[in-house]
Amino acid sequence: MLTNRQLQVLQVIVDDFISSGQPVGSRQIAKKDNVSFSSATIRNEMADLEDLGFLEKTHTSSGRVPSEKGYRFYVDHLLKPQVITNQEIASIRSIYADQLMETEQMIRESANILSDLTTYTSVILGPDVHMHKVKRFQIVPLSSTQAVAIIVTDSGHVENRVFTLPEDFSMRRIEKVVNILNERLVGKPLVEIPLRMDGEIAKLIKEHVGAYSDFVSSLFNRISAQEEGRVYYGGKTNMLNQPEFHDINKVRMLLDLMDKTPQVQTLFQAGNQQGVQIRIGSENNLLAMEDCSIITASFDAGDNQHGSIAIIGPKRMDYKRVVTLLDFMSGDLSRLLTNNR
Amino acid sequence: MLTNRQLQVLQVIVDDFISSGQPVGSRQIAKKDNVSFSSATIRNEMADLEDLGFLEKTHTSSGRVPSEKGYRFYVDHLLKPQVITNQEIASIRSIYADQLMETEQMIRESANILSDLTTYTSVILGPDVHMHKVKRFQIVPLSSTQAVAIIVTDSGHVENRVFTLPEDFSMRRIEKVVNILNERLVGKPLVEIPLRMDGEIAKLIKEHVGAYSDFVSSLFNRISAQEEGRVYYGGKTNMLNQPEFHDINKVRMLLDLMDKTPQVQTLFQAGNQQGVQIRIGSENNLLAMEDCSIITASFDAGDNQHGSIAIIGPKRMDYKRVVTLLDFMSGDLSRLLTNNR
DNA sequence: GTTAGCACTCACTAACAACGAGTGCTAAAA
DNA sequence: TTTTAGCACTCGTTGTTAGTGAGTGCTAAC
Repeated sequence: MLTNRQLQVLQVIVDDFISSGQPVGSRQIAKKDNVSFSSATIRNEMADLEDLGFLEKTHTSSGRVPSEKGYRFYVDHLLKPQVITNQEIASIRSIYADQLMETEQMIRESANILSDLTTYTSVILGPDVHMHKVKRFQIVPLSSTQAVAIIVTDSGHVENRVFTLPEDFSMRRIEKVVNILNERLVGKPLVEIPLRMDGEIAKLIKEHVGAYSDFVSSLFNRISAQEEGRVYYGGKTNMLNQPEFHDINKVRMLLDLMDKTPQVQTLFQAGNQQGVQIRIGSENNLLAMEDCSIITASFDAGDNQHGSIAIIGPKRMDYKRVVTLLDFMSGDLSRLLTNNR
Repeated sequence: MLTNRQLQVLQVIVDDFISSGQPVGSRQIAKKDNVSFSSATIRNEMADLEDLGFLEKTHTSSGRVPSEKGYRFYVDHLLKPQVITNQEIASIRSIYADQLMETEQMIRESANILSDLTTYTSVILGPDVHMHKVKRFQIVPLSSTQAVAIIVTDSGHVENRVFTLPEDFSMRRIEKVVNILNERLVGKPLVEIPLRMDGEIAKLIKEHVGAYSDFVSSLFNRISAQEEGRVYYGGKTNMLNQPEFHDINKVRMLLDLMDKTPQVQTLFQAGNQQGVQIRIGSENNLLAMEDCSIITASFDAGDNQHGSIAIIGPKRMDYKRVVTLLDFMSGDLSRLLTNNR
């Protein structure tokens, strides 16, 4: 167990390093008002903290830098949430001023505000479309060979795919299929569609319009498979301000990562849990994120659906501030999205 | 007018600089097989070319670098198109192998291939949706207060917006509006919708369902205004490989630019014209593009619609190669998209 | 008109010293 | 026993200097 003094020293070092980005030395700490021991004492404590794995040195005679374990301890035990300022509240709430704004646009705007407020990169994972329920299904023929299939969900989300019609598909048959599908699928969540298509509905379609069930079901698989939760970014290039990202290769990996939706989604795994989650450096199990931390919070979008909101920043990001902001904002978003329904 | 020898010297310098990225000196040129004069002669020619504004020096005793004017002259008069290799043709054509691929996915894939082939960043501007014609219009109610409006175009593109219903809008009235709109709008290009909405249709709706025309027309404005041609990128981070982009600020400006669709579209202004267009550095009139060149070509997507395909690279990009590839690829795309209709 | 020769420029590199922020350790003070 | 002052040592950073080499412009000879 750490002594009180060790806790204090660790806290001061992490805080100091977060705000300065420079390794912090014993003299610097000793000069602080709330520290009453000499630099030599602190040097001893620092050596102990280093032995315990909480601190690191960049070279033999430099100041200390928190290790990942150090950050982890800091966020788990030493993090005192910051108070949010009125000004910050104002700029967050300004998003919701325009009542007519669509949900999607509002989420986009939230991402921007969040990245402006933090100077880091923000990510918002829209509510998982899989749980949305089918409101209407429709096929619109474009020509004698092509048509577009459309699914409208209860959330107002519209999915569509262009497909090539089988040669002998007549208008009447299309209508019949559409009717069957609407009868059977309206009210069901998107995720269940492929399942249902393979069972009862395949039979029904076979009975009424012939053996085209294969074709229809493959169409549906394509529709529901592709649609993952949408990802929105704010301040994608903010990380270029951080001195730790002057390395072009790191920047490149990170930027490339952001265009790969599935990989980004794995970063949110633990985001399902309640409250704010913090993942530090290698805890993300992703090479590109080795020097980054991600802080996530989930919000409620009604109907048992939830999205996630996150900040990606350097490991030495301002955890206090970001945690507070995310907590506040996810609460606001939840309230807004559940009331709207 | 430039002498033959000056032309040759300029050509060699530009070619050399493009491939090496280093300022090129008189001795280097003299050593080339196809150059038969001494370095001193070349020095004199270079001094003249510099006076004429085609070359620049980075400092008093360094080799020469092409100026923007030099590049311009090079692409206008000295550019001999390269032959395209079978291997390149093969990788381009591999995109079209999968007949079932949707147009959008194919365009996305084209952008990727193009950036891989060139190691620069590729941009594809999808066909302008404004010219697509309305195929079907529809309103799907979601709840007592909200509904989603859907427009399907003849190309299979689907536009949709969620909107809040006026309080006294009944299902019957909605159907009536939908009918009127379908009667009057099917077959008309999207771009004409706002115009028509203000004229005849406003009257019709007023006659049949009361004074809701304002509401409907504002809805339509929102639909057709927002939808610009879609922009697809390939190799967004490729530019980080170029030594001229080790400057974080340039990278940042460029990456930020890429997320601003309207600004990117201005880069394609001249792309309407036939054939391949080259814009060098400040010719783009855009700070972020000061050190970049963009080469564009347009392709035909049938029905008098066209898209653009472009490569963004450093000013010293391999113009020969890129011009050839773009020319070839735009032709291929045109053939493919016009046949498909 | 062309070219050899030469003095000059200037970025780049290596070597070196001086500096300073930091450490670990020891011994004295509390 | 704990804390602290003192000191030797480490190592990154900065500045200086000199040497190198790729390049130029100019002049005079070919």
